[in-house]
Amino acid sequence: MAELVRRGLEEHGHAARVAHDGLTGIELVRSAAPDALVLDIMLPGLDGFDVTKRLRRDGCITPILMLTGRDAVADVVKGLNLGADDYLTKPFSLKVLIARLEALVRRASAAPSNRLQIADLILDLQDHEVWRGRTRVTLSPTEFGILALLMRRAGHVVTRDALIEAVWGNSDRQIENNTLDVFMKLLRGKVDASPSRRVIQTVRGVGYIVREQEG
Amino acid sequence: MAELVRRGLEEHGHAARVAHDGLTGIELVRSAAPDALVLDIMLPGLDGFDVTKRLRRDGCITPILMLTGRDAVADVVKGLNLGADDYLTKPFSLKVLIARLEALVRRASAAPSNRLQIADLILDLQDHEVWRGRTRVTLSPTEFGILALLMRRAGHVVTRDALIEAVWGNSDRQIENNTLDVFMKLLRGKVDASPSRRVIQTVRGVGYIVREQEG
DNA sequence: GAGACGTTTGAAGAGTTTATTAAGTGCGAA
DNA sequence: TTCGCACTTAATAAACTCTTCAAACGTCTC
Repeated sequence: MAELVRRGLEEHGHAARVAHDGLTGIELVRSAAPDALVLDIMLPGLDGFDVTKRLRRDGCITPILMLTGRDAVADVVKGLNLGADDYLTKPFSLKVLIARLEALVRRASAAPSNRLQIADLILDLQDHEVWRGRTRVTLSPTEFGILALLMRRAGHVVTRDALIEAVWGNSDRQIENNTLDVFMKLLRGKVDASPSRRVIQTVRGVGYIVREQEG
Repeated sequence: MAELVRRGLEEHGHAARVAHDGLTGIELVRSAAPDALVLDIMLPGLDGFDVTKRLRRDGCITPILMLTGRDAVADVVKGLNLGADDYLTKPFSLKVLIARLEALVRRASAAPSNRLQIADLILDLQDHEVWRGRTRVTLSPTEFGILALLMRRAGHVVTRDALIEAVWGNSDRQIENNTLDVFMKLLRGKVDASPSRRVIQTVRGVGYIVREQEG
């Protein structure tokens, strides 16, 4: 079945890769960064729901088209709720599958959004939207600016001066004292609330850094 | 370039007409009533943005595919915000262009009267009609224009500037201050009256966004 | 352990942006 | 002309954001 789909896609000029269980699938998505994902619900190990859940939780936004058994309305609803984008019930025509996939990709690319992602923290520069996992976080303009800068330089320390310069630079405001500190606190409260998977770290005497927590 | 596209389309069995500047383009759209429109941003006289703006403001709902220079993310967003339906960055393959165009046309004709829907809010671009659930909502032209733009970009923030530019044209009048705010209030009063399932949301410091309420 | 230094914290007031209300303008239909 | 509608403007209210202060906390050095 997977083979069939793969061949069909390639005949239509799309590159396709196949994984035969959930975990390998997730790894493949991460390594190959495909434009879209066809996901059967019935899989050994992690099933299609689990895969969707994990990918979405980790901030993956690749469009997902689910394949479900016939008449499995409940499955469809569950899948879509977990973050899948479309579904097809078996048996399906290859033509329809491809059309749907192309529509998904088109839809995704027609909405260009400039995203930064660290761990499960996602920042959308276009829409000024921030997600931590699957929950949306509301930031004020300044908070957003700070986080955007930190995430742009993810993995590197951003000095306090650089932050202040970037966020308050153009305005002729006078000497900022601990205003930045206060904003860092606000930011952390909203973005890094849970003690686990903390992403914003202090580098004493220098500045701040955003990075995935190490084990 | 235009010649190339025209020839490509005709080889694929589509009729195509070419205009070499904005004004002629608008007239051609009006007289020829095409199924879709390929619009380069760089044009003498009125540019692609202006053309999109005018057509949309005059109620034209012909699908528009924009051609932008590469890396012009800002342009793409602006174009989509003004009412374009899809875009392609140069250079592009003719095959892709045609596929996208056909998809646009298919989508447009699939919805017999061109309508946008978010939750139970339905906006009919053709008939200038708006429904909230089973009750019809009457909007003034300006209110309709604002809502149409917001719904076309559902799920994405539309900046105040984009709204003002799209609705009131490119600043032939100075200083639109809180007029937009007033219209947002009117719109909300008519469209988002019930506190539940509110659809128009404020993004402070940026603009407004239409989206389904999340749990 | 005491002190210095830099960071974190909580709270409060000033400052901005957005929402709301109300009044005024201009146009077209009755 | 008079009315009603669509739009604009102005002024005020409400909501939210930013800044500041002051004190607590940690960490490092002596």
